[in-house]
This record gives sequence, C-alpha cells and structure tokens, in this order.
Amino acid sequence: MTSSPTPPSDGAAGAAEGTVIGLPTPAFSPLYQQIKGLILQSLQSGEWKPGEAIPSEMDLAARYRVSQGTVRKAIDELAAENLLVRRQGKGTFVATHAETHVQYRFLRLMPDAGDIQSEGPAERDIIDCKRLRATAEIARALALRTGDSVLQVRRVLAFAGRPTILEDLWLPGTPFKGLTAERLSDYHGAMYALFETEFGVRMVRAEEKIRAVLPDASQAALLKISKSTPLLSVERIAYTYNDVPMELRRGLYLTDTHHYRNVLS
Amino acid sequence: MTSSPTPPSDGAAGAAEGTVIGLPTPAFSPLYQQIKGLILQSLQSGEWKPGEAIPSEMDLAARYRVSQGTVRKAIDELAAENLLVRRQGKGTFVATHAETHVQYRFLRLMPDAGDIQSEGPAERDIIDCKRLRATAEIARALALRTGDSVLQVRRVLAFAGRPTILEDLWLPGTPFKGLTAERLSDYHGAMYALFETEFGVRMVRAEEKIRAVLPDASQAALLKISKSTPLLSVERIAYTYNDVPMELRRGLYLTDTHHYRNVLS
DNA sequence: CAGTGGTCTAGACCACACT
DNA sequence: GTGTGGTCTAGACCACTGC
Repeated sequence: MTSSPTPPSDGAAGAAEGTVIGLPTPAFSPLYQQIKGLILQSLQSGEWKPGEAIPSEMDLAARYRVSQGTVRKAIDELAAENLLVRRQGKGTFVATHAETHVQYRFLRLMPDAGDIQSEGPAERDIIDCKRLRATAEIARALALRTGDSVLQVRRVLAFAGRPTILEDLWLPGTPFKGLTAERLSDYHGAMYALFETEFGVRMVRAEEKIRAVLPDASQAALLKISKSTPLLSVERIAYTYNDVPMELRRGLYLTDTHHYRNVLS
Repeated sequence: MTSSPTPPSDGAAGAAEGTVIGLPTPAFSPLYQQIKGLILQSLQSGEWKPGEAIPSEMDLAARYRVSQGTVRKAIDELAAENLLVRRQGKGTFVATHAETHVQYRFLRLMPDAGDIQSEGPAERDIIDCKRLRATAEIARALALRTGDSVLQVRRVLAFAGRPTILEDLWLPGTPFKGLTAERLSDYHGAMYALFETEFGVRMVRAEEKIRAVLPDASQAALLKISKSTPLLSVERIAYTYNDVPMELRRGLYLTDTHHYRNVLS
C-alpha cells in the first residue's frame, strides 16, 4: 500500500511530447486529444459507420499504444459531443440519426400539451426539389462558390393534419448527387437518416438563428394561414465532421399550438 | 512493471456500496456521484459562495476519505453543468453571474452584425416594480400557492438607443424581500448578479419556450414599434439548486437587427 | 461464462500561477 | 519553490450484456 514499486517515469507524460503512432506533435496537446483526433479521422473516413460498434477500449489502447484510461477520456469527450454513444456491457457505437427513439434530434419544436413528439409521426409533403446555381448568399453559407450546383428542397410538415412547418433547404450538389423528390418522398424517417445511409453524410452539429417574421403570400398559402400570422423563422446551418457546412435550412414554424424549446445552463 | 504488489481489494468498489461520511446508501450509486451530492450540499448551504474558491482536490479527497480521482470526477461533472469553474494553477471556483466577461449568460439574443455583445452595455429602464398576489398560472410556474406574494418587474432594454427587449418577470416574494425599483435601477450589472450578492439566490439553469407573437398596444408603445411588428416571445423559468424555480420571465424580443442564437449538438 | 464499459485507487509527472 | 489543476499509467473490481 505504501512504498510504490512503480517506476514507469516513461509512460507518464514522457510520451505526451512524443508521437503516438508516428505523427509529429507540432504544438503541445494532451495525448488523449491526439487520440481523439485519430478516432475522429476513423469516423470521417468511414472506417466505422453510423450505428456500428467501434473497437473496445482495450483494443484501441493497444492500437494507439496508450493506456485504457487515455482512450477512455478521448471517447468520453466524443460521447459528450454526441459523436459516439456508450452502452455498458455492449460497446461504444457511432451515433446515428437512424434510430427510432432519437428521431428529430435537431428539431426543437414541441407541442404545447403532449409530452414528447408522441403526437404521431409528422406528415411530410415534398413541395419541390430542384437543382440550381448557388446565389452568393447560399454559397457563403455552404462554403461553396457562387454559381456552384446546389439542390433546393421545399417541404411542409404537418402534425395531426395541421400544416405547421414550411422548410426550404439547400444542399451542396456534389455530395448529394442523385437525390430526387421521389427519393425524399419515398423515405419514411428523418431526412438526416437518409443523408447518412444513402449519401454517407452525417450531420454532427448545427447552429440556428431565430427571428419573428410575417409570411409572404405563397408561404401563407402553403401553411394555410393568414398573412398577418407571426411565425418563427429558424435559419439553420448543419455541419458534418470538421465543421464542414452541408446544409442551409430556412424553416417557418407555426407557434400557436407548438413552441420552440431551449434549455440554458 | 509486472506482478503488481497492489493489494487494495478494499479501496476499489468495495467502498462504493458502503458509506462515505456516515450516510447510508439506499439504492446503488457510484461514489463520485455521492461526492457530487455532498459538494452540491455545500454549495446550496452557502459554505462556499459564488466567486470563492472551494478546497483543493486533495483537501476534498481527505475530507471525504476518497481518492483524488474520485473527487476529480465529481468536480468534472459540476464544472460541465456550469456550477463550478476550474482554473489551472489557481483552484476551483464557484460559478457566478457577477463576472464581467460572463455577463448575460442566459441571454441568447445577438446582434446580426457585431461579434459578441460588444455593442456596449444595454441601457436598462425599470418601468415598474410592485408586489402582488400570484395568479394560478404564475403560482404554478414558481411552485407557489395561488395568492402567495410575488414581485413583478417590467423593464425595457435598449441597444444603441433602440428599445429591443421588453421583459416582465415574477419572483417569489419571500426570498426577494426588500427588492425595490430603486435597488434595481441603481444596480449596474446583470440582474442575476444582484440576485446573487443581495439575496443569495443563484440561478443555475433555465428553460425557455419561444413563440412568434404580435404585441398589444402597450407593448408596442414601450418598444416604439407598430402593432403589426412580429416579435419573439421568450418565456423563461429559471431554477436555483435542486431544480427549485425562482423566476418566471416573459420577454418580447425585437428581431429586425438581432436574432436568437442557438447551437444544436 | 467471457467481454464490454464503469468505477476506484495510488502514484508519478507536467503545466500553470503566485510569491 | 510551492500549490493547484491536468495528464497518464497500471491494476483491481463492479455492473451489465449476451453467449
């Protein structure tokens, strides 16, 4: 219990300034951060796909030549960022939008009364889906060049028969080659789940800017409301790994029976 | 390096099912969670006040008779919840609203152009501040009984001379005995900082419900806008330790030059 | 039962801040 | 230098899952 026999003096932080797997360390960063970066690379490269299990902590520790605790800390952070999901006794899994109980992970609109989104699945109606050239504004949001090919989708979501959300969204043309209105209409599930399974694009993070606005004539018609009904304007940019923007979305939310919920801490 | 001499066999999880400082363990919970609970108690009781340093990890480990790593994990979670702030080389401090660079920690309204809230401090204008009896609705939100004494405050916040936020807020009468319009007007700083220093009430967490609305006549007058200008309605309930609600706030945000920013992950 | 993540300990050393 | 939080290791045992 006393007089430690432990000698390492090497394993400790001595390795932190060295290399992990052959990569040099330009500026100092903790070992577990480097491991986190390597795991991130494997996620981006598709070595481990959404829904799949990644190697066990022991395996990863052996692979990267570090202790289990160091791998654990790296995974902890990735789990905190919702990139990985830990399941005791089973393993660690790549997070996915294609799970029944995590549907609508980025949708913050809640019914005023009912508990969760247990008001039944939303009825989706694809209004439009076409390719066009990016305006300067859209190009900037998606980190493209003006005139690059983008896909534009317009749809309406209804709850209990009541049109509640009108969304316009723009996707970069190249990664989403082959996406059509039919594919979208046929797919029953979260749109981000389709992006994952069909195009290998996983949305990891998003930022929203919210305003109060009045609809124009066409918007009011699609939502079947008057032009004087105030709506929530929700502009979202969604990012994949490495903060690469992959979607610009402009939503109009009807908030007479629903509200946008946010928790601050 | 091999043939470990370490025997503990006790220190490990053996202690996890036992007691920490004399408290029984009804259902199983990890040691570090129990430590977290004990630290939380010290925070609530005021043993360590906002802005102050708590004892070092080593001291706490000795106090609770656990290893430093266990204390560390408890503190990690409390820091993740923004109840504590770690500062390398200096210590761990109780989080506070009374710090210049953490001003407006719960305000998500951002100017469309400028970077942060560096558009100068908002001009605050207390319109009203009076005691009254809680309606059923307000009592429910604040976990009071209908008719209990509550304090109602109405104020306008302006940025660059432009009225932008109209807020009504209700506070339970008992904890905020002695709060007057003068105290509010004289205080230059975040309202939650005043609550901390003057009333010992620290807001820890909040939930917001957001809608798009049109102002009534008096609201439009105070914000100097037309009745047809859509506004963001932000209803907030703020909680102290232990999920006790301590404030109901209804804000109307003008979103022509500002937006409500939210990050999803 | 074996395998996985989860908890706990003990000890070493590093990075940072104050004095 | 001393003290604080931060990183890293090694090893033990617990809790959960599924064969």
